[in-house]
Amino acid sequence: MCRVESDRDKIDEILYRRHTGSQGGVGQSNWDDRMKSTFVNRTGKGGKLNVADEIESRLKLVGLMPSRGRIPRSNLNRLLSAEAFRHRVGITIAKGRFEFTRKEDAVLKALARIADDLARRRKTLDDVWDVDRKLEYLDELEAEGILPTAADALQLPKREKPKPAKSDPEPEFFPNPKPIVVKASRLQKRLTLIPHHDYGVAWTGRLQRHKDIWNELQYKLRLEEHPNAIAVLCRVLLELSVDNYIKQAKLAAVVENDPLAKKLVASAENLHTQGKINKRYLEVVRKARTMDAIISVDTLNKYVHSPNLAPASDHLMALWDTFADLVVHCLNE
DNA sequence: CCTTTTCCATGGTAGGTATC
DNA sequence: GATACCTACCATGGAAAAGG
Repeated sequence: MCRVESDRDKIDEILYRRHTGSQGGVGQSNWDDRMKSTFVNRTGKGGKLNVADEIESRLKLVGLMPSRGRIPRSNLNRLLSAEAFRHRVGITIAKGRFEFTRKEDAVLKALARIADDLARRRKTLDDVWDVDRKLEYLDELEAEGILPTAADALQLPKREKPKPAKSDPEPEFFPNPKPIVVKASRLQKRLTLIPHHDYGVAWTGRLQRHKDIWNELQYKLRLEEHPNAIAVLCRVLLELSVDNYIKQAKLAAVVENDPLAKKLVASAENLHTQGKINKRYLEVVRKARTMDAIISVDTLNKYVHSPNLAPASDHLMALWDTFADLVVHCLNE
């Protein structure tokens, strides 16, 4: 069979039918799924949503497209490839749907600015290459007040479809800004120290080790099986995170060899002056530090060798829940 | 030629499905 | 119902291609 077509789109159409199956597989030739997905991606026939695409069409709708040039979609996609960054500009694509997590007009204004930066090549691939530079760019925008803030939080979305089947007690509103807790599945017992939420940590290259430890605590180590390992790792993660903050924020008041408790409080205080955590949480940190052996014991060494360490899993969970916010902030600095 | 954009291999998770 | 697979999907960053 031979057929000549000049139009690329037409060829793609034919290939699409021929290779991805049209009549229950009749006439399909063997492309493996990788080849298929490559093709499907190239032609854009995939059902998957493309963030840049979505953004472009929304900007078009409200007439906020950059006045000159086209948006380099791959760069926009690259910038917004992680939920952590999408949250910062006020969107999410969790559950395969594009949604705003902040007031729409504020988000669109921010997106318009980003689109314009990219379209005019003020920002290029170089500025969105890796996580560090993405952060830099977003921080820049934040400093200029471009990004939506807590003030743009969504009101309770009206639950127009009262699903009868589900008796979901907590309305899913978007709580205070940063870590949007996707869904607290309290149906299941918590098996690991860190719950399976998206905490919105932007993992940079320098945080590889932190990420490894975090992942072990979130996915690998079971509370009932490895309480000691978890306790020690938790302590390590706390310390590494705080050290990261001290280094990145260039805190002069403390040095790496100070006791963890001191470093914790210093970081919390600094975060408070930056307006990243509120006063109440600062107080919580201040109090908790003296109460818990894991933290108040000066060095990890002492802690590991302590004979009366017998961490209970609910104790560990409470500890994590107390410090999770702080850790996330410290990592995101 | 160098710079910018797009592609894609890799290493990983979530979530479904078959099996006991 | 619990467990062990299996598959689809995702983020990342280096490689390849396109643009100038």
